[in-house]
Amino acid sequence: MMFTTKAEYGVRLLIELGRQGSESEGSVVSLKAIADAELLPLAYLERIVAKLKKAGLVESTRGAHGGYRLARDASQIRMDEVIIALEGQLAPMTCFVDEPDGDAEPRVVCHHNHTDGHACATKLLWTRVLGGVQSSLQATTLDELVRFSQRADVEPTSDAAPTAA
Amino acid sequence: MMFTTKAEYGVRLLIELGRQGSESEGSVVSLKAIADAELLPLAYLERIVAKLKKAGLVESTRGAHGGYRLARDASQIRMDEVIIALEGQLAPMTCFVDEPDGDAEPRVVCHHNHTDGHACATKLLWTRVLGGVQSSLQATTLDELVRFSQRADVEPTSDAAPTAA
DNA sequence: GTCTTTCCCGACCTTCTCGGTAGGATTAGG
DNA sequence: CCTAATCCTACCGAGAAGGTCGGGAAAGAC
Repeated sequence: MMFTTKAEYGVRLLIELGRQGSESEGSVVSLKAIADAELLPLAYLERIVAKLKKAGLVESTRGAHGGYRLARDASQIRMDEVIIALEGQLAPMTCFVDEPDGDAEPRVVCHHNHTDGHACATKLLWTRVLGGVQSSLQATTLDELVRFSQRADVEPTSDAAPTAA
Repeated sequence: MMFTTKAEYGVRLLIELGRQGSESEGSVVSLKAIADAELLPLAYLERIVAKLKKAGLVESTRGAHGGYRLARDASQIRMDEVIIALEGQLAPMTCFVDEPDGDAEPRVVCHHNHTDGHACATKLLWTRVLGGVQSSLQATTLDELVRFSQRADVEPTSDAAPTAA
């Protein structure tokens, strides 16, 4: 398996926030409400949302009637940023270190060009896998997921199942 | 991180075998030789190669001067098959179960359509990620990696780096 | 017919992360 | 001041990752 429940819960949390809209609308959602809606442990969600806040993806209001809201519009939140915030560096293998200098190139660095001359050929493979993951994450925005959840929510049988779409 | 060292070591092992050719050439390589060449623990490699054998990717000859060889030509070995043999089911999240009926479609099944109506919207995200990983693995064959390793091995400085070739 | 080299196989062991809990401190509304 | 919420740090059990150990069993070498 590739991702932990931090990613799963964190994304579900963001989707719940996305249903309420972003900063412009002012309404905040308490973690308790999200924990109840998604059947997730509150104390664990606290640690997850802290990562999202540190990454600047959500904002918080403390005190009574406080809660969280999206820091930007859901259409401006791409999933690669979310997953990195939740899981840390995105790398298919331990020896891969992604240095965040440029933004377009992956810039993977493998450091066990072991003893004799030849570098590890697995580098080619992991680079491709990383590319596949990154592109699929970058291509997905939060509001896509929000809309997907609302479609599945409101009318589960209305339109034809878009499996091949 | 996404894959374990089983995948890393197993792929390196296959590359070593790929350097010697497949069944047609008859030459086998002992695990000891591979362990020495790649600086990997022999006892651990034994358990890894057992998975590859069970998956029908390598063949073995026992006894003195025995060893392993590829069961098919390296160009016929795709990395998705290799990784599944080494790591087990390929799934980005615990709740994803890939049932091996058809071969073309991913066929992911998420089973926590929790309590009230709406299904988890993360399904859309994980499906895309899985697709990205699968396509990048399917697009890579073992002999690509073998040739990549030989290029890096024999002449690290001779000809201009054929990155775009 | 041993001997030795290899593959084969299961039990064990250590370390680390995952997933989660406990218990508080801080801030704000009523 | 009391309550509802965010914040913060420490702790903890289970399970997997990564690897070791020891003993087979086959098949060629001598």
